[in-house]
Amino acid sequence: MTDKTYHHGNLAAELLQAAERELVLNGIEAFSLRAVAKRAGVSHGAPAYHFKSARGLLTALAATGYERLVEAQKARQSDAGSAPKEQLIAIGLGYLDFAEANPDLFRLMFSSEKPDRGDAHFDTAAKAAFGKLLDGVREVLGRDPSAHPSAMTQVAASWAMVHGLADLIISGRLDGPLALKEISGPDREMLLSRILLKALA
Amino acid sequence: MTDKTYHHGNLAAELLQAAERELVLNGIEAFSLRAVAKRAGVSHGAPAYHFKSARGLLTALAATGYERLVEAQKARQSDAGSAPKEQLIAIGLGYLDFAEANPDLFRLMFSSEKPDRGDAHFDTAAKAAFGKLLDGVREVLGRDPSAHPSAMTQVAASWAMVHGLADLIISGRLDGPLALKEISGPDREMLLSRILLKALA
DNA sequence: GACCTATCTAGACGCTGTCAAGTTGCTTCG
DNA sequence: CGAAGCAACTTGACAGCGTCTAGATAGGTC
Repeated sequence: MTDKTYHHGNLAAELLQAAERELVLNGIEAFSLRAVAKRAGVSHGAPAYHFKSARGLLTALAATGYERLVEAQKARQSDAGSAPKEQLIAIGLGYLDFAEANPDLFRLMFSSEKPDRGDAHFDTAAKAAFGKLLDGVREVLGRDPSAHPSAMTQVAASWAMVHGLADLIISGRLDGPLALKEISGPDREMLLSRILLKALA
Repeated sequence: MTDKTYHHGNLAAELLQAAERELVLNGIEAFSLRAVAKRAGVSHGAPAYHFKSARGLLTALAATGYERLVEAQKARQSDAGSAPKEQLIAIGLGYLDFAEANPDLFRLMFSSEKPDRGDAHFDTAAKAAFGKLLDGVREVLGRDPSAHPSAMTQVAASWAMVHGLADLIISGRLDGPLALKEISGPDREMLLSRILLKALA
């Protein structure tokens, strides 16, 4: 790795890694492109060659975020039963897993204007993540939400519930009311599942 | 208004107003304290006297946001029927009203680390907004969520649903799936109410 | 009329992202 | 085998940012 040549080959990937580390350490609002460059051991101007701007770097980072979100969902699905409802809950729990494990990245993906949503890679990855939810609801309802407005309402409800839950959790706003920090394991999963299930009425 | 004297008396209030205008025009991520000062017609150092830092100004602004959020909820409540469920839905619709009318302020209040959540004014205002939701759920369930964990779960579910819906709407993420921009009036209210109601199952 | 204090100005500091120009080293071609 | 060309990076400059400090100004009070 990190060969010390002038052209070291995979700087783009290393910058993404450094950027995420910075995101975790300093949060999205104190994010600095120069700090990322320093962390990667290159000059402050280097990132611009691979990602045109700070916006470009963050867009690429967010795109990888969506891909990893889908992975988290898949992981939950393979641990869950095959019943459609169980699978949909698993998709939701994967969403929560990802948000809790990567709160700043999650914020970057969903609550920031910094990424360029028109970017092709970003769009593709984001659509794939949305597709996961779509699939889950389709299996539960037995029809394609894309073709049935009422089913699409169900998708919106599911998304809103899981997304709102994720957002409230990572901002710590449920710590008081739910004391979510103090329960873990099956109890916690059960509680979250029960809340998610409400959206499927 | 804007008397041209050296001490013009209510600069703090004017700065808050200017800050909100800047927030609306440039978004939260491009927010600049110096631009606020310029807009208010004072030097770039003036805001520091009234609000110690940019963080202080944004904290104060967010606090007023919570107060206005409660106002939006009250407005919906007085237009709604007196049945507990109708009242709770009204609280939710008020939440959505506020978010849609003030998307950047909403983001500042809920999805930003810039405001100091330890600030007394901020905390009081935020707690009051949360209290609105608490009241609504108590009336529906007939018992105090603060004393009953299962009722508090209901509060969390309601909050997650309305908050997630708000966040997805203002980020435009439901435009595709729900085509929310193309429906309005009673149709729209009905759709949103139906989704909110799911959280109360 | 002199002082006092609240309020605001003005300048400096180190940081930021972006841009233009220069440098480096690999590759390919004559 | 050497020169040309190009991709990958460095360097320095620029304007704008938030914050700090010192100074100016005005209103009110003795």
